[in-house]
Amino acid sequence: MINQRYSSRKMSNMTSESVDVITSRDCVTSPSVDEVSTERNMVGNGTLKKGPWTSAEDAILVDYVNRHGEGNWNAVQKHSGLSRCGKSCRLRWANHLRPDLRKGAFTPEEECRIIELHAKMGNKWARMAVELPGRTDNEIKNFWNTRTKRRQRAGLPIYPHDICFQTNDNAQPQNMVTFDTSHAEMLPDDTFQIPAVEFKNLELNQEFYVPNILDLPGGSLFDLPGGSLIPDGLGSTSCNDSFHFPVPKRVRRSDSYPVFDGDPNEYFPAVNQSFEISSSYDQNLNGGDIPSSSSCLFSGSHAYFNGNTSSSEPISWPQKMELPSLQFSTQMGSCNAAPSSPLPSLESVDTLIQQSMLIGQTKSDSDSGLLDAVLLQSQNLRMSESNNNSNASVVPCDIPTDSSSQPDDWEAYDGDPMSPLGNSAASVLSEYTPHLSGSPLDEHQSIEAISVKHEAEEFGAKQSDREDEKSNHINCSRPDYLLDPPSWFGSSSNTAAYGNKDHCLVSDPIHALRDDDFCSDSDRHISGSPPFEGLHFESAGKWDDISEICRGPGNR
DNA sequence: AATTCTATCAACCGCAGCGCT
DNA sequence: AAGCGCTGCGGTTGATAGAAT
Repeated sequence: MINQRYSSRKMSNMTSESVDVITSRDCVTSPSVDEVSTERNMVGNGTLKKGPWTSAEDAILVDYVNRHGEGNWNAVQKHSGLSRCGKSCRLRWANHLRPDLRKGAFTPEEECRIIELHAKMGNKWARMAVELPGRTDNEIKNFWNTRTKRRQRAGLPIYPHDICFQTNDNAQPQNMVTFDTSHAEMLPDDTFQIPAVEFKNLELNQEFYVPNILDLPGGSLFDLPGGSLIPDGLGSTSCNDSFHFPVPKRVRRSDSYPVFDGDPNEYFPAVNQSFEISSSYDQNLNGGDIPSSSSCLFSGSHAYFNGNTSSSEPISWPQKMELPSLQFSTQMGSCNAAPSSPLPSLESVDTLIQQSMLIGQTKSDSDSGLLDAVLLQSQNLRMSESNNNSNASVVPCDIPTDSSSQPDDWEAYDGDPMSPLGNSAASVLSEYTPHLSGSPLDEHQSIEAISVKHEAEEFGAKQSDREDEKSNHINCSRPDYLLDPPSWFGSSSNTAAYGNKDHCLVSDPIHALRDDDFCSDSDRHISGSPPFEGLHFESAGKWDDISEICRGPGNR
């Protein structure tokens, strides 16, 4: 059915192009729609055309590329007579005229693959396109955005629970990225946990995404001192003492990652000086005991610290220390986000998350409303989680057993906002603005859409049971409070709610993501975990509403 | 039948990285 | 080292078709 829709759309495009051809200057004497459009789309001095391409233009471009090959796109305009800028030519060729393009709707396998890749890479469309031969980054991006919007409307999480977390016990997955403990002295505290995650059922063909070293997403790989971050799947687990950091924002195929050999304090002194990397990436590669250390297994061959979904910023520590311009009031009721959107940009939130994930912030640093938003999200999740924890199927990761951790340390960020496979949860956060009361699901015909509909129906049935949870929301107008570990964890006794002495639950947002929306119902609920029940805000999904919920009756 | 809503697609824009001079 | 141009990437927007009301 999606194929039908797609085909229909393609037909419309063809029709449009046909009209373009028919009404082109060569064919008609009177001004055509195309001509009018062309005139309107002339840029600046009138030499460059914008807007939809005509078949004639396509033919010119194809002919040019066939003669001269790809590249040197600016020369196309110069030599072929096309009134198109080089960028436009490149885009047209890459997205529509390339002979190796695979036309048609995404297959279920491809859809699953995209979900998997997104969980691993974030919004690295180009990287994802490499993994999906014949597909363009634009296609993938459009698919994902549509999917995201659809699920947002349905009040469902982005990722299926198939993307789940795994205990970092002895059964370390082959493609887990690990940190060794040989340089623990460089990271004195043990407060940063990153959940071990892996796909369990997403490998449609039993393939793990085991990228080569160049296949790591830019800005996402964070190699820690002394620890080899070369995925096991690459056959190297040696601790080479190299410090890979940061990776370039955009990695071209021929790029290699810079290697930093030396003291990380030299590399990002501001971080250590100002924020205290209170993270210990102590990693027992073999799953042994790690007293008072967090064990960090990174998923999917990648160690994502920012695993950015939308931020295109490279991990530049000094830059990341700065809060994004987008800010919320402490009430979260107002924000200075893009005026067109009631939500903060994902990038901005991502930036915050990256900062938050990477930096042990002091309370004084916590006044950002953005941070509040993220923390609130996690807090809400935790609250809801605690209400359901008796049945919660959790996949623990090692956490520090020392309950006397510094109050500002990374325990406060147990609510890891990262996506299942490292992708920042900012986009996830944006997902949870459900409009449960309205907007019937669209009859999008993809398996994905069907799944969404099914889930939404199930989800809707649960809503009435959750109204009382509203009162549990903390006062989000107090950023400091949000960062206060006791409140963040609820209380020390809440450890039981989230994990036992030796383990903690994976971060709630991530846990939340285990709610399945995967492409195949047969794959669903494999982990036995209950559907996520805490993440969705009961009221309409706007920030003001969230703020309202947060204030709650007892928190004003 | 008209209007509104939603999904989809195509294209543009700004930014950043890279190589060359 | 700096400037410049080219290229690629990711975010965003506008147009359109189909579905829903």
